[in-house]
Parts: sequence; C-alpha cells; structure tokens
Amino acid sequence: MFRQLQSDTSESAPTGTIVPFRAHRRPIVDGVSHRRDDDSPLANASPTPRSLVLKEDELRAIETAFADGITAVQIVDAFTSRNIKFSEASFRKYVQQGLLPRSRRVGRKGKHRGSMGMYPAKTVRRINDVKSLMAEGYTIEEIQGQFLLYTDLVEGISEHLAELWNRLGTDITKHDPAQRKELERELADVRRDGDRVVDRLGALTRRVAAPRTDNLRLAGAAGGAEDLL
DNA sequence: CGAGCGTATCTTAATGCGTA
DNA sequence: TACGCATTAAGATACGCTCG
Repeated sequence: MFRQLQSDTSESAPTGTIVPFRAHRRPIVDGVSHRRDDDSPLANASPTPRSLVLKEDELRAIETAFADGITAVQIVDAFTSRNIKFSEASFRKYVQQGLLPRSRRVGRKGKHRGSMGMYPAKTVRRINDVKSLMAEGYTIEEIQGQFLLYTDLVEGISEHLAELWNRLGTDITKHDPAQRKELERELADVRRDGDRVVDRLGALTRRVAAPRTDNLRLAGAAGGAEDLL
C-alpha cells in the first residue's frame, strides 16, 4: 500500500533562520534545505514557505485524538495534511532504524480484512523531534545514538509510573473512607516525587548528551539540538 | 567520490476469517 | 482444530539525488 504513495519528491523545508551545519551536512537557510540547484525546475516549486515540524498545540490535538493508537497512514497524514513533507517510506525507515517505536498488530473484524499496525500516539511527537534534529544538521545515526537512546528510557519510566499511579488510584478507592484519605495523600505525594524524578532524568540525559553536541558545534555543526528533547 | 537521506520494490511475517 | 487465504506491515536492499 505504501508503494502507491511515494510520488512526492518535493523538497524538505526546515524551519528556523540560518543554522550552522557540519561537514557533509546540507546547509539550511531560512527554512529551506538547499539540496537542489537553484536553477532546477523544482527549485522554486513551493512559493509559500512551510514549517518542517508540527506546533505544540497541533501535537497535543493529535495525541488526544489518537490516544488509543494511530496507524502509519494517519501518522503520515498528520504531517502531509499540514504541508509538512513526510513519506510513508521515510516513516518505515525511521522505525527500522529504531528511531520510532514499533507497532502492535490489531486484527479487524470482517471477512478478509487482515490486520493493521497501531503505533502509540507519542510517535507523532517523536517524528517531530527527529525532524527538528535533522533540520539542525544531525544524522539519523547521531540522533539515534546521542538522544533517543535516553529518550526511550526516560519515556519508558514515565509511562510505567503513569500506569502505576493509575492502578494505585483505582485500588485505593476499594479501601474504607478513613484509610482512603491517607492513601490518596500518600499517592499524591509520591506522584510528585516521581514526576520530579522524571524531570530530573530528562534534564540529566540532555546534559550527558550535551558534550557531543558542543563538539559538533565547535566543528561548525548544528546548534541548540539539546534543547529539543 | 563518499556521506547521508529518501524512494522503490521484493520478500517475509503477522493477523483474522472461513471452511473442511 | 488445522489449514489456507486475503490483507497489511515490516524487513532488507539497491538505487537515485544532493552536497561538500
């Protein structure tokens, strides 16, 4: 199915103003990756500058709408419908490279309807992060190794904690009212601690990844990428 | 010319349903 | 219950394009 959808060869259009780039990186100026010759027929094919990534409110809306999971087609559509270039082939490649979580298969009722893959809603945000970093000049390999390795783990902790809070909250309601109050207070307390730990872990992992980022900058590399995760 | 990203396409795996 | 079929996604890999 993906094969029929890969005719878009138009160019990426990263956001931001002039961004330094590494050796072997493509220059990114005024939100346009200058990969194509200026005299190419397609050089000025997109008269209106477009954003490379989704805005925070758009991400929130998507995550809310697809809280139970989102298909690959819907993910790609979330970007392409907003004039942000992102093909299904690229999506699959990111998954293959380990930049995105894998899908879970869900069968569909009805004759010969097969199954479909459902991805967590956070996948859209992850793609957004990856695209931001790529716009900064980072390679997929660098993003994978320096940032997303940590991001995966911290997100995992955050998700497990959220699940734990939910279960505890549910089970606490089964206690008698006198005990419940005390347990709820304790839960709220430990929840604050947990959230703080997740925040600190996020900050720490950014700092750990930062030296590499600084090296890249010194070498004429991308800047500010550590602020993105 | 090499590096890097994106695309095309074939193969393989997973899933649900129908039927013997 | 086991098997085959239809459907879809994922894996693998070669290739094209652009840039330094």
